[in-house]
Amino acid sequence: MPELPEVETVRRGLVALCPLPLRDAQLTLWRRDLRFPVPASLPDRLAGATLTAIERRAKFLLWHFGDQVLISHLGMTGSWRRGADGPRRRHDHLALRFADGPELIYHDPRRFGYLDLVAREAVARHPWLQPLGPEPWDQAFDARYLQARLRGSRAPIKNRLMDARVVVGVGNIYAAESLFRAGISPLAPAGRIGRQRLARLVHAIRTVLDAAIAAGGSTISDFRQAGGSSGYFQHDFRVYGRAGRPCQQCHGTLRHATLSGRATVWCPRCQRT
DNA sequence: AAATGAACCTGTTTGC
DNA sequence: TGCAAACAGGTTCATT
Repeated sequence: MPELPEVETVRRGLVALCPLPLRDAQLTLWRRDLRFPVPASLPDRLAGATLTAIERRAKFLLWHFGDQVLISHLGMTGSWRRGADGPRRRHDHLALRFADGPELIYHDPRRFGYLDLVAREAVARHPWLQPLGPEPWDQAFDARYLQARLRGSRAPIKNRLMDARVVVGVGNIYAAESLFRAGISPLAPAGRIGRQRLARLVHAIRTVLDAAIAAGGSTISDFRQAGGSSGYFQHDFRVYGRAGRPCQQCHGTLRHATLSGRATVWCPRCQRT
């Protein structure tokens, strides 16, 4: 479900839903077998804590509880919703309650999501976060960095872009959309792309992600904002999900291929290797 | 060493 | 219509 704009949309929705700080947390764990086993000690360690902030790093939500941080990833189908709107549903895996505030429910049919609770100073070197590259808006993320990082790589640029060690937050949809806007073929060997074109790519990634966040993310099948409303960036897709249809720029036919098992769409005329 | 493909799961869509 | 296969926004692991 979520790439960076969707996670950021969820974060903003949660912050709007939660008048921080929220005191006296109580976590109920219904299922521990998510993508990775949820630590059984989690409810005990969190009991009574105060939620002071909800941040995002890459596609992770970082829930700050004093000197502890709950790290949560939504996987493909994870979502948070306000509880107290009926009984527990199929695929609800945990609930977060506070003394006076909303009850939050984590729901995840495919169970690709995962959670952990760590000391604040250990967050950055947590095995999930430690290998991550820069955020797309980091100063460190520029054409020079990309060129150095991709030097010698003959892998398709789309694959390298979706590698979180290179840059975080760019998944299958936004990789395709960014490459279209930068005029670069997803098949282009990563190490052969010149500085100028990489600069265009950096700009395109930021522009697309900014626009998607502003639109409240993309709603495909089941993604919803924390408040339950839909994002609408899906109406701005230029290539994703449009294989066989005409390119909006040149009216040629958009092509489809599978790259590392992921559906890939691009315009052979507008996007060059 | 880098890069591809399978695996983790379930629900929904597509195609015969 | 019915059923099975294919496919889905993410990430990790094993195998070339």
